[in-house]
Amino acid sequence: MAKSKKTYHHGDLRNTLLSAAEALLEQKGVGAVSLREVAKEAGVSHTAPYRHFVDKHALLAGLAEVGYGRLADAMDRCVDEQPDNPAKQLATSLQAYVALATRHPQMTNLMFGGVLKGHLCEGSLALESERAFNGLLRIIQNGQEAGLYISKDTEELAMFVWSLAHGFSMLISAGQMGELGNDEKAIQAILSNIGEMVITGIGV
Amino acid sequence: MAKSKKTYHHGDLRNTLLSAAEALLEQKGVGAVSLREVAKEAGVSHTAPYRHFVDKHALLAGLAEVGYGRLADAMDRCVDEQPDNPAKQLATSLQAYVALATRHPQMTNLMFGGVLKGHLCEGSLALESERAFNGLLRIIQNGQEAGLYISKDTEELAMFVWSLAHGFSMLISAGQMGELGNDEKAIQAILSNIGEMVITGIGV
DNA sequence: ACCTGAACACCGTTCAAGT
DNA sequence: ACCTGAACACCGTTCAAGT
Repeated sequence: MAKSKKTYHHGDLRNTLLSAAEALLEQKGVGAVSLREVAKEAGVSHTAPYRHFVDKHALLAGLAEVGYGRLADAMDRCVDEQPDNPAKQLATSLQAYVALATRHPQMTNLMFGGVLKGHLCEGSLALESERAFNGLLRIIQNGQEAGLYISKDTEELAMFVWSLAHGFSMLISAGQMGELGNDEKAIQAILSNIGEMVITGIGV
Repeated sequence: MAKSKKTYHHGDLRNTLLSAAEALLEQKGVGAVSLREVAKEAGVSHTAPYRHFVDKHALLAGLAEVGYGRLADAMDRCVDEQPDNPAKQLATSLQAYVALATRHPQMTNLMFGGVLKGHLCEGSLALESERAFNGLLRIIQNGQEAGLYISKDTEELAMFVWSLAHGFSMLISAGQMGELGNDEKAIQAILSNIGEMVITGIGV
């Protein structure tokens, strides 16, 4: 019953493929993730992946699922580390969201770039994606219960905050902000101001 | 000097290619836009496009440029139609941004999905992209001059609003909001609430 | 100048065949 | 059950050649 590493049957091919795919993704972007290259990297024939993923999109969806899992975990950590400070939970969750996006632009692009479209609302990918949103939802809820935020529909507040974090992250990771994209210090500064504006608004 | 339509030299091939590419984009997404298919649709050999675009990315960049132009025009229109009402300018620009994104999700995906990355900060694409941002910047500035918004750095306010509009649009057009993506009425309602929160914030 | 056709190295996917 | 190799229809890109 020992896990032999060199049997004809690979045994852990699925995870090996996902790791190889992530390496390719990080280094060269979604466009460079080809089933054939991933298989080669995993030391296996180019048709072997079809035993674990119905097609290329399924591989990418599996990869995105890992990314969503990390995002969800990051959200949960913001709650766990400051269980009695909802304001801090919100601030750190914004930072965490943007940090993941700027540090892993290729993964972010895969998760939100529209490559998956159809696969987003089905299966385990949808579950992880929802878990990430629920993390943020809980943070908003905590703040509302502490009397920090207006008592409008919690989901709408969450969508407001999520849109903001998401838009900012995407614009940076897509290179839309120009030179700013590489200056992590500047990003932190702007993000902190944005964090204020979320609470106070831009009205006078 | 009359524009003969059936010469050996096509004459307006560049625009014909762009139109064909946009049709393909709208119908089947970025993934389906292949140089060969576009050429076939334009009734020309599969290497002819190389006379007008150095490679496939250049074609996509040209297409995105059209999209950014429309976004910029939409922003300008918001100012022109309500020259003395900055609050209305902001509200309508948000609506325009989201409307373009929900009605042309494939084009939006091309513009912001990260396919272009490197090409974003170079040439005429950068110009059109900047023109769109400047439109929003002017709207914020108008509001500040009318004493409607806090007098912080205008660019930071614009980035705040842009991130919000962008994030909301992207989440919807990427199918991240679940069933909500197809319900234009519901989107309008949420957007109007978001428009309020931009001004007042979510703080109590 | 502008367009073509053959050629090359890559894809994703299918399928009969091997262990 | 799991993996392979040949085969097919597609790519993007290059290049000598045609008008």
